[in-house]
Amino acid sequence: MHRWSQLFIPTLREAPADAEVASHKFLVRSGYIRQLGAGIYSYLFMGQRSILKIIDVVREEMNRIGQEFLLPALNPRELWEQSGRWQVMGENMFRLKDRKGADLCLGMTHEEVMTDIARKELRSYKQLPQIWYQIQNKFRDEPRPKSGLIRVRQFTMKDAYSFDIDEAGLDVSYKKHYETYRRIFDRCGLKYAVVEAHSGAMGGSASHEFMCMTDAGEDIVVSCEKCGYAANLEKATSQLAPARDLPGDGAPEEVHTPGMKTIEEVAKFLGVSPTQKIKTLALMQVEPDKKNPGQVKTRPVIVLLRGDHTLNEAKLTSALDGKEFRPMHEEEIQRVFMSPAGYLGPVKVPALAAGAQQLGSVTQAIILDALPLMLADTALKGRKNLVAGANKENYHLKNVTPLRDFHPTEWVDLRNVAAGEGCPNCGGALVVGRAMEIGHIFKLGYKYSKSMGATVLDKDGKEVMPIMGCYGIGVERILTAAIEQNNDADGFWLPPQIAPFDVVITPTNVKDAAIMGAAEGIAQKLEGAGFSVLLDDRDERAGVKFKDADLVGIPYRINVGKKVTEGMVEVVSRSTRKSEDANIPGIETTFARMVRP
RNA sequence: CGGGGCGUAGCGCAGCCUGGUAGCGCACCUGCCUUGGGCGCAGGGGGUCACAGGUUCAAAUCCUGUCGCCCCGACCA
Repeated sequence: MHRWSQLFIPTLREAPADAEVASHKFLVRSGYIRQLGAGIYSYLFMGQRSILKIIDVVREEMNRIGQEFLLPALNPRELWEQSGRWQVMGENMFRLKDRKGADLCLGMTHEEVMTDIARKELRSYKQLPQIWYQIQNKFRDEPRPKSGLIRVRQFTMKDAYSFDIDEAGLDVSYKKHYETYRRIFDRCGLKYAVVEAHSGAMGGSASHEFMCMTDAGEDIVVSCEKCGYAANLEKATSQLAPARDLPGDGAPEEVHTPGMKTIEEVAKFLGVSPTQKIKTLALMQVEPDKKNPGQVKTRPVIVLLRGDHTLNEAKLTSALDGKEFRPMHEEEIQRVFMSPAGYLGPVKVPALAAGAQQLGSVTQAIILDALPLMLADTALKGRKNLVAGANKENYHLKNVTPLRDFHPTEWVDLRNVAAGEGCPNCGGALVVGRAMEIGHIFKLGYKYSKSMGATVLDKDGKEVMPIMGCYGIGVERILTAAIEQNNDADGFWLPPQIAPFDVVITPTNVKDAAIMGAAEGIAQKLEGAGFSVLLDDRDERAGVKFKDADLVGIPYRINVGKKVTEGMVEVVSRSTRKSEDANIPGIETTFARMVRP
């Protein structure tokens, strides 16, 4: 049993001015954490207790499928050179030198060290599969730490790595993690969605993100409540209600649209819907020039979307094979379109033809390489008689029909899915909401086995590379997500599994021997029944203690007050705020029944 | 990195324009009082005004620079 009067739980009436999100405010106010620097936090008694409870859950579930290691945070440069990530990680990696001048870094993740162990130790397929995990501090020099514990530079991660002999084996290891993660997050009482994520640069491999639905999150998730479909906005697709085309078979025809630049203005002026318009975006692809180091190579990219749609930049980046882009400058637009911005359209614009890149000589390839790319969103496919810019000041074109009047280099899905559109699986209305990533599982394939040279002998005595997976959980994010999902004006409540205490016992007057005696007795009995108990034995007014109890995340409170003379106390649930009287004799069984029905 | 904001007591803030004494609420300490929702009264402690340089008889206040922190955009558990 813990006595509040002897603990350090520095609660605050007011939140620090720079805290924005609920979890940050309450973590500080409840005395869970204190800030040391940007994205660097100390966990005090209550915070650490909760983190340890979360780790207990994670460890218990992980131990069912894997083996716990603990790897050093301090890593030598050479290891990271071998995987190529000494360069790739760039500014995000904390780097330091030892006294001899050798380069070291603080681990951001541990594929390198795990693979190093694997390559030194694993010899035979008979040793596979292996699942190795650890719960350890990670260091990332984030460009912008924010929102309390949500985005920090040092944090606790459960990271796991699997080694299998073949893809079928990896599938099994991956599935084990998927299920384990579900159990962990369920036990932590979180509302979350599992979404398919970017398969990333490694190609072909599966990846799922576990996303907690909360406005404090930094990602946007599209989900269907009907069938359970969920996807990151960067990947989400939808069924669109069919758009009506304008009638007729006419050729493109200029119309005077004086001073009208926006989709809305033009649509209104011409009496058409934005869905009958083409939105033309002029972007410039930018990549490092291989021939002239330090220089950049640019290439215009024309993006066509339906008038009411918006561009998803991540989708475009994927369509450009990961290359970056920026809006075109005014003079670049002038050069490519021979038109002022605001009147751009796809007709008679030079662009690389579909499939043109594959054929032709080297000289042709160089010429083709400079032509603008024209990427059209699939929502425009099969449409006709659209309205688009005429590439001429104050004019638009009517009757623009794709594949007759212009020929995109490629049709791609580029648009943002919007709320209310049809679920791609079942047609149900899609919901768009913010979410925070709490876990990520990933089929790595052979990336590290290959770059770092890990091999084992297979059944036939042939040297083969083990296939890997990696799996991460942000421990602090479980805490922040739980707070974001469970708070009100007075504080927050955590599920008992991850709360620092199961119950706080609040004697209303510590100087009243009957009350205090009863409180002590109840605390003992509950401890005996396996609950973790915080006895608020401080000589404070009841109001102060109630306020603190409401603040600090403990799911249940037992008020011990005047009713002790009748042998009664009140059991209050923090989440529902419902209070129930209970007899003191047998309180441990009554409480157990209320808490674990 | 680009853009914006803020650094005065543990927390929340005022003072700064118009230079001269550092102030308020909460928290903290002592005493009394009170004891079911941050109670009341009285007394008290605590500040190199982020740092450095400059202007001035005199700088929290004006000028310059540096650092730190927060927020908005490109990355991630």
